[in-house]
Amino acid sequence: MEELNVKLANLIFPEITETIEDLEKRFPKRDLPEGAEVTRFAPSPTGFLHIGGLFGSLIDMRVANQSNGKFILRIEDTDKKREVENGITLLVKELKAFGINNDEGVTGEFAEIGEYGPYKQSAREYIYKVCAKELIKRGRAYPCFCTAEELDKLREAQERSKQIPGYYGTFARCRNYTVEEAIAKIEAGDKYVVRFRSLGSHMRKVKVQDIIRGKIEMAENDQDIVIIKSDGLPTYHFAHAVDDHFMRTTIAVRGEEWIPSSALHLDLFNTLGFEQVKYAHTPTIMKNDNGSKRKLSKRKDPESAVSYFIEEGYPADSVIEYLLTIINSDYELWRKANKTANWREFEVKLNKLNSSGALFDMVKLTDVSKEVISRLNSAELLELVLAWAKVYDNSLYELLNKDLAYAKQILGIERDNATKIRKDIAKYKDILPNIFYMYDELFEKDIENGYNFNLNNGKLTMDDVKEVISNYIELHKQGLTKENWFEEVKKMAEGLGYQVNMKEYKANPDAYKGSIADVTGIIRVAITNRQNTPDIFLIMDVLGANKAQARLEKVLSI
RNA sequence: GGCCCAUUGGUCAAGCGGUUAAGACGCGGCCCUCUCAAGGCCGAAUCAUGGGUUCGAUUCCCGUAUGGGUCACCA
Repeated sequence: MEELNVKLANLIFPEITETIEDLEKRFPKRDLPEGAEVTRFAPSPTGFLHIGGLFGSLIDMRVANQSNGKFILRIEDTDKKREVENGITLLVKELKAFGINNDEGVTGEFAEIGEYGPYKQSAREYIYKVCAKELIKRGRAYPCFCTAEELDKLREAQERSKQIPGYYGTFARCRNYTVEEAIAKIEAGDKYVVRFRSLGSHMRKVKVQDIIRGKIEMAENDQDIVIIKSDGLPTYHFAHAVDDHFMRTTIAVRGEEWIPSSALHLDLFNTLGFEQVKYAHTPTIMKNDNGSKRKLSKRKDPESAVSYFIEEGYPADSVIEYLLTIINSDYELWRKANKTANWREFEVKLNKLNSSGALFDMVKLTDVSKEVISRLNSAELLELVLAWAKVYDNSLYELLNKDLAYAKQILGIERDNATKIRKDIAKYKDILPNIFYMYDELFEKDIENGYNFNLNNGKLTMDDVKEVISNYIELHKQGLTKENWFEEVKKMAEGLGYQVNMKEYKANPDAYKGSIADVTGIIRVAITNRQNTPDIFLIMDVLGANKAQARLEKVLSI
């Protein structure tokens, strides 16, 4: 180590006394079982969780959990310009809402757990500086005094002359200052950043091993990138190498947009003497925009923020399970074979990930969500709906709260103890339009604009409707049961000239006044003002015989 | 523009040198059925393209096209 380099390092980082060696001792290799993976999700605290972030963190968590490893949440807050107030709180809350729980790292705005912290990069300034200082001592980093304007000019000139843009080789003006010159400039008060001194050449190739994609070959890094910015904080690249080494990460799962810079990261790891982390570059979730694929954007696509799904009322598990179908397509097969299992029991296989970007498919999400909700019993569903409505639909919240036992009964129709469970609800927002008629005040409001009786294309008249209703009222008064209800209604219908066998009716519709479907349809509309509902007997049963009768009689009075 | 990644039905995709090219969503039809939802059955629909390598390519190699990404004191 040249004495002058040491002098320069001490001038730049006088407060730093530790060495990389000291850090190695402070953050020792983890004592984990064979095959255990340490992963990390490392978002910026922009106060918003992107669907891609949820996708990545889900993979992180599963890979760590499955292998009895550790899943870390690290906050990359080195860009003070982008920071948002309460960003971390929001992020942690959203992850939690989706069941993404980290074993280690940040757990709140000012809280964290684990031995490898701090886990907020802004609090790790000291650690980066230890590493940067050592690089300077070794002559592998140097202060750069170029201004933003000078760098802009350089890049423009390079582009004009069709050369590779960037700060490298002969373009790297400041790398050629002697140490004395650099020291003199610093002492004179010149502003500077710290740059890495690369010894690479883009004429040589280097191979990056990727768990999802295999070997990726690219040009070796030769860029003298900035490692410590003028504000003293590290750039992403430097922080990545330092953090993932000292947090003892084993697999860095990150978006494919990082592939081009991984040659640089290799260079950094090698120069710092760190063992290279394994990479898994995940595909980007895309959206079909008028026939062309593009990345989900924060500005244009509300669904790019996971909060959208929460607001819309999709169960968190629906979004997770949908994402799982993209992560490993055999998830659907597994789900079919394990109907009641929790998604956490599914093993995510990194090497089974598809490497091309998937289009986010709302329709598919809807289907997955219907399945997820169909697995819930009325108590579970009610609890989830209430939690959602409390925040996003206060009138629904109050409505359900008027009588929770009743609400539970309503949600239990064709759900609890049912042989065939309804699959018509994909999100909590779908619930109210499906149950409003169970509440008198909403039903009354709905019939203000008239009943929706289906008169079978004019075959029936309102007199026929009333005839059916008045006859049915007599039946209703007898207090029918689930078992004999339909039989009795059929008998009644037959007596009124309706065909109770649908096949025969369809074969010869003109021979009859109408069909049994017309009769039950009339009852259905009288009770719910909807032509399509779940089992009408169950609805009346939950509604109560008296209320049902009142609604039937109401039709007679119009 | 340089570099990198990708390309199997409308969508998600299995496949990993020889298959009638799985499965799911969606779509259409039929069945079941008091409506709807569900369920059951059936169906239409795919290997971007041109060269190689090979007895044989969806699969391996090269080119082309298309899409995406990346080239900051942002991550």
